[in-house]
Amino acid sequence: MKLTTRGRYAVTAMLDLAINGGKRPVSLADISGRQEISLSYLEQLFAKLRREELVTSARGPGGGYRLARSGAEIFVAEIIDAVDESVDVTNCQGKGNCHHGETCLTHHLWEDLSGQIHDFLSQISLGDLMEGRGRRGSTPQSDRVCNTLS
Amino acid sequence: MKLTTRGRYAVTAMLDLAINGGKRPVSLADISGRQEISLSYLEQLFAKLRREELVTSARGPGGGYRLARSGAEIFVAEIIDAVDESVDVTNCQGKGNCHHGETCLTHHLWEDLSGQIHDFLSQISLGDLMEGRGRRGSTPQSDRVCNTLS
DNA sequence: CTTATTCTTGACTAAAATAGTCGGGAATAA
DNA sequence: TTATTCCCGACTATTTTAGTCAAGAATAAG
Repeated sequence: MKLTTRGRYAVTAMLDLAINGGKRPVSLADISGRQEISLSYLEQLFAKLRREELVTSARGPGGGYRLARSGAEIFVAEIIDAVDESVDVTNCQGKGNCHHGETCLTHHLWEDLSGQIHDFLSQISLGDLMEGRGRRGSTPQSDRVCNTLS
Repeated sequence: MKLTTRGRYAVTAMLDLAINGGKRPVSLADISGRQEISLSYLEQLFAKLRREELVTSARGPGGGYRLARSGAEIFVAEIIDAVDESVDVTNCQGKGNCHHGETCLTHHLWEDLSGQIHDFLSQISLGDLMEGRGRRGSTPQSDRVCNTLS
């Protein structure tokens, strides 16, 4: 799991789509204007988002993109995964062939942490963000049951 | 909040320090050897970690670095913040002067999400990672009370 | 005191990733 | 028929990351 400006752009664009997308599809030109992201760059991002079936497209006048599912069913982790191809974080390529030293131990710990962040972002949907459930101070899915994440 | 390879290196190095640092300080040369991170790059990272008072240093033979506090009191978010200077994610520089369009709305939503990730990482300590509490499937601080983050 | 070790600092460089550009093309609604 | 919009690939500039180099200061050990 990585968290770069590219992922931020993708989440921002998808949020824009969730907010502004009603009956009619939303053109990239519109998103580009509102979010100040270059049109061609958006095209690259949406090519990936479409490949991962997070959006559907319609060509021609009045065309544009739509969310492939409802905002409640699209999770932040999916968006980031779609545009940020993941990296191999181990320096033994997961072969477990670093016999000496603690190399693999810490790498393993990092991988676990990384997985945990991923799981966390897998629970926050575009719908959650729009409804304020993505706000700091509340946890996704449940505000009352789990208040250990202040 | 950003999550880059630089942050991963820093967390990995700090984990190495937590694991291998007993009575004696640990030299960067040792960490470099075990984690396969270039010595000079580690020097840059540790300069920042020292500035943020996450580690203390000792020069001369037998010298090296120590955690400034116990592993239980050093949190992943602190480490990442120390080495990854944060970026301004708004395109209105937080001035709130983008009157037209939804620009600030989505940016605000992103900021909230970013803050939430930060809060999340502020609860995972080096100690947690070492004790397996950083493993996927468990949540920091509390494994039983809050099981909504599966 | 001398020396080897280790941190400290700053400037520099190479490589990779990111962000953006450009041009042509295909589908399609008006 | 035409303007709009997605689609695609190649290309480029910029920024960030990762690593190098060199000089210097502190200090433990001999």
